[in-house]
Amino acid sequence: MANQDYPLTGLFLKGRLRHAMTPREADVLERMICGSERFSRPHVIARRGDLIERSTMLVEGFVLRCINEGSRRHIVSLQVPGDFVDLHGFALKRLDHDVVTIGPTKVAYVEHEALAKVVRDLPHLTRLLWFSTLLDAAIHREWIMSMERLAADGRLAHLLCETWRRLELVGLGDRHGFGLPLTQADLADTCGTTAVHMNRIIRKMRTQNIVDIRSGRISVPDRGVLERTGDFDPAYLYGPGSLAVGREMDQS
Amino acid sequence: MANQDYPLTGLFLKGRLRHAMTPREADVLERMICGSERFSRPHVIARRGDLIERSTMLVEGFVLRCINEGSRRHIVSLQVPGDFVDLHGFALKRLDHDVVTIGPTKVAYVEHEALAKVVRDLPHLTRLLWFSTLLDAAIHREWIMSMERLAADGRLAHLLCETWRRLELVGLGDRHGFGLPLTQADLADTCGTTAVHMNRIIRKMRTQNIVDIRSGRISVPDRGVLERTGDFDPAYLYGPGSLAVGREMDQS
DNA sequence: CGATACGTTGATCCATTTCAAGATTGGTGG
DNA sequence: CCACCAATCTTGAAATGGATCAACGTATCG
Repeated sequence: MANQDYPLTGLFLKGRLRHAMTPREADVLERMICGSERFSRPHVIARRGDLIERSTMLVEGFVLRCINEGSRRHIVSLQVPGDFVDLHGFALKRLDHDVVTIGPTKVAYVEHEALAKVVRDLPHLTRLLWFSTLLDAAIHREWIMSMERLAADGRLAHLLCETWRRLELVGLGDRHGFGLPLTQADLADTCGTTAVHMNRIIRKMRTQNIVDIRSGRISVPDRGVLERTGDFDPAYLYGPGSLAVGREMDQS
Repeated sequence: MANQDYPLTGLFLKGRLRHAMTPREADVLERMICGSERFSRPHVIARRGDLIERSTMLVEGFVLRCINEGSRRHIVSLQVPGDFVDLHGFALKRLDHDVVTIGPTKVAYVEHEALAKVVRDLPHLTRLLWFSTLLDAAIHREWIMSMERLAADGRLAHLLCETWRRLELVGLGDRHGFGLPLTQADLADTCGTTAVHMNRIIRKMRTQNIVDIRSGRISVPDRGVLERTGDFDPAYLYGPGSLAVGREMDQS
């Protein structure tokens, strides 16, 4: 999985522009890590409004970005291993949302001071870091699209297709599905529906043989069917062969 | 409005981190412009999948970012003057959406080559540019939230509150409303509903004295009522007094 | 004057919310 | 090991929001 030489940052941009990263840049990135931590229970990495001074690389497991409004929680992003989950906090300084681990996770930290040095001295690596934050923005846009045009079953299918593909891009693929430690209520908060309705949708899709979701495991009998249900086109993930291009970024 | 010294880029980051920009950086930015153009009809600035080599600063008017799916169009972003509307194209190289002007507009162009020089030589300005792309991402997240939790009338109210506030941040405010050259169908594509339903919502809100929308003009009798309808909290816009902080970015 | 885009309206159907309650599961301490 | 608790999942019925189809009014512009 993660390269032996880069046990903590080896998945960063894997499947995207990692090939454009020089060994020296990869070394710099790995050495920037100032510590790592494991969590088995949900843990709040950063809270909305906090002034943050380090960013977090997700090494294993999943992280949610969410905004709590009174009694309701809204999930605006799901991060997978290799994601620099709050790198945007480096430029924003305060986050507009919470960052929370879910399921067993491992994270690594980078001081903003170290990132400032990169921006000062390593323009090409800076552009790669910038790219990774824009990838998140592209995913945000696709979620907006998904909400605008799809009903609840399509949104769920789209979310699952996206997550599966993102896991594959960093080498965590699985032929028949993947693990995802989200409850039905979590999925509802991600798809903008209620837990009750999500439950019915999940059951309907189970009987229709589109996808089977139970105890943190997503099983997909026929990927094409799931992708059609979610009207899924992975171009926006900037993986190989899509919008992310071969060599434009290689020299800087 | 736009500073005399910076007729094309004077609104960039105004109300946000423009105070953190040195006069020299402002000069560099203004001189990076390699041309400007006016449009009175809708004009496609960039198309999804195009390999782009320059980015566009919006000087006057409005720009939509949208994705067309078969016969349906989905608007994922609305840009106001001062926005560097496709700066993310500098790092992404290809866009996942179209960029289209709406109403009478004026835009200015910057070659990516010039941006690459900035990344190489001007780390502080680089961070400001990066920040501006992350501001867009924060707005994306708020749109996701809006779709997840609000019905059509709330979404419309939220969109109008946001746009109004963004215009004010760059000094284009107006006490009783603002101009916005979007048709009811455009608003529907932005709020993820149909033109028919948007029409009914608009009428309902008109009779309820929440907002009056006609011929490209948004009139708001009581701003508090509109903001409550859209459950609007402007913190995510990183304007003065919200998440965007005083001095953190001033030195770099 | 006719073309074309935009706004308005009604009727019907389906998706989704809401409220309320019960079943299942996993984990904890006695 | 069992009893219990809390979280999660499941189900039903009633009310609502929004989509859809179809039609008509109304600018505006060459």
